[in-house]
Amino acid sequence: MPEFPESASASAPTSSTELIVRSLTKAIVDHRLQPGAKLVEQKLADHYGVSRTLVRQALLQMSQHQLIRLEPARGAFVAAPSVEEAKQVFSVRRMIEAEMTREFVRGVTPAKIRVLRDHVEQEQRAVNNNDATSRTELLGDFHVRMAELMGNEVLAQVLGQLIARCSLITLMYQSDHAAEHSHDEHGAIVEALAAADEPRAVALMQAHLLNVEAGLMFERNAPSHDVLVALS
Amino acid sequence: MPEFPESASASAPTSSTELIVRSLTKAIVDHRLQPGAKLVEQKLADHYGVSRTLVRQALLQMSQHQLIRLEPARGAFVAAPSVEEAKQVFSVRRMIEAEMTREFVRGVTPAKIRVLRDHVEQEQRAVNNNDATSRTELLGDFHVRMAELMGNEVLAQVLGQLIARCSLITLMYQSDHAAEHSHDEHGAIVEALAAADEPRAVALMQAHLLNVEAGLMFERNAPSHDVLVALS
DNA sequence: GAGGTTAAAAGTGTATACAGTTTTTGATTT
DNA sequence: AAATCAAAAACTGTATACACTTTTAACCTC
Repeated sequence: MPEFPESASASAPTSSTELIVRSLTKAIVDHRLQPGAKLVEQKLADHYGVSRTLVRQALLQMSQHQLIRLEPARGAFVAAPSVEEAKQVFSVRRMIEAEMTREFVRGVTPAKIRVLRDHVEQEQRAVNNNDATSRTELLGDFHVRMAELMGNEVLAQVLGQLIARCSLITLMYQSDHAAEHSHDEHGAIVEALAAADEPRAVALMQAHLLNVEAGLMFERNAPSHDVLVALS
Repeated sequence: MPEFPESASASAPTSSTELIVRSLTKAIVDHRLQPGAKLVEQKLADHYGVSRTLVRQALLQMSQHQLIRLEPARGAFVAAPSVEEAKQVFSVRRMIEAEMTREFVRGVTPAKIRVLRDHVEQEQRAVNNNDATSRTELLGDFHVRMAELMGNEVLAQVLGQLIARCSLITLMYQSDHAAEHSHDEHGAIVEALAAADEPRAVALMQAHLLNVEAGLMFERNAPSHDVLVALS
């Protein structure tokens, strides 16, 4: 029997394909599946107790999110973003999030600040517990949360996709130390937002994203173990 | 026999599914397929001379691009973006393109300006010929072209997706007059870029996007004719 | 033993089959 | 004639079948 260990921060996990996408995405972001690992359709199908049809749908979707690479007639592989690609993703994030921060300040309310403070507290717990998995997830979600609070679903969606790519990049390249640093910076950003200090908030956000990017050690570590173990 | 009337500004149209996606996307963006029209899998399969499998793959992809809506057990329908969604898409575009313009100025070269001037000239021709289809396509491509010239593929890809959604919105809501206006503004932006006048370029770009959004007449016109005729 | 050749095995790509759902149609009732 | 209901048709969702490609393994040659 398949298990679906999703925490599902977002909407209803309705369709079967959707569940597979989430399960695999989580496995990749938690780096239980190493970049470069091959995903064999039949094995996944057996594991989830469905036919290859649904697995293929899931893989197709994930390839569009750039979480896996689909090589014609050769199969699906967990994506291994290049350093160049990583830099481009961060560059786009900086563009979006600088402006996003500006607009956030314009529409800031105490309720929104409360949500962000809560979130940063959650991060704190994950950092204390040394829980790398939910830490990475929460660090990414902070930015999506901001987008959601602005009431712009399209923004949240676009940013969410970029951040999923970043998760993969981060987990490939980021040190533990850098993660803690990220959390501190989130706190500082929230305080600037609370003070409605636009220039400061924007500057902190830009610095934060540059720091995250700079904190990545651009070298790879290779091992690639059995796919089925990683999903169990 | 299927026809594939793509101009394919982008990369190689390799796979069969890809061809279907492009053909359908073009049909939607050219509004030969009205928003809300139902897309029946078997009919499309017959038209393209393939099985439903490939059509389903294509539809799945397009639903991720928000060009069609997939209703469970009911089928695929050409998307009909709401006014609210349209505004959000434009809001995100403004965020991205304001910063993009700033960075473009920083890395501007005569060669890049030449490419943009050429592009604007092409637009001119489409406007003169009253060719609504390629006009809309070119007006969108201007922005993607800028992203490409910056050498950031991720940016070009993200923006390209947003603009595809805008095309649908534009074609639903935009008047002919507004399109001409757009073209003029592109010209002005290029000149500001050529002069490396950052504040002016950014201001023009922001004004341009606001104008496009403001120029949309937010009311619908309904007719929905036969799907197969639209693709032939 | 290294390199190359070929047959088997494993895997992907596409078509087809079939079950379940929605839509349409036509008869029946009021 | 409008509303209601049932059966038929049309359509989607998932599984399976099969052709073709890639990978693996065994065998032969030098």
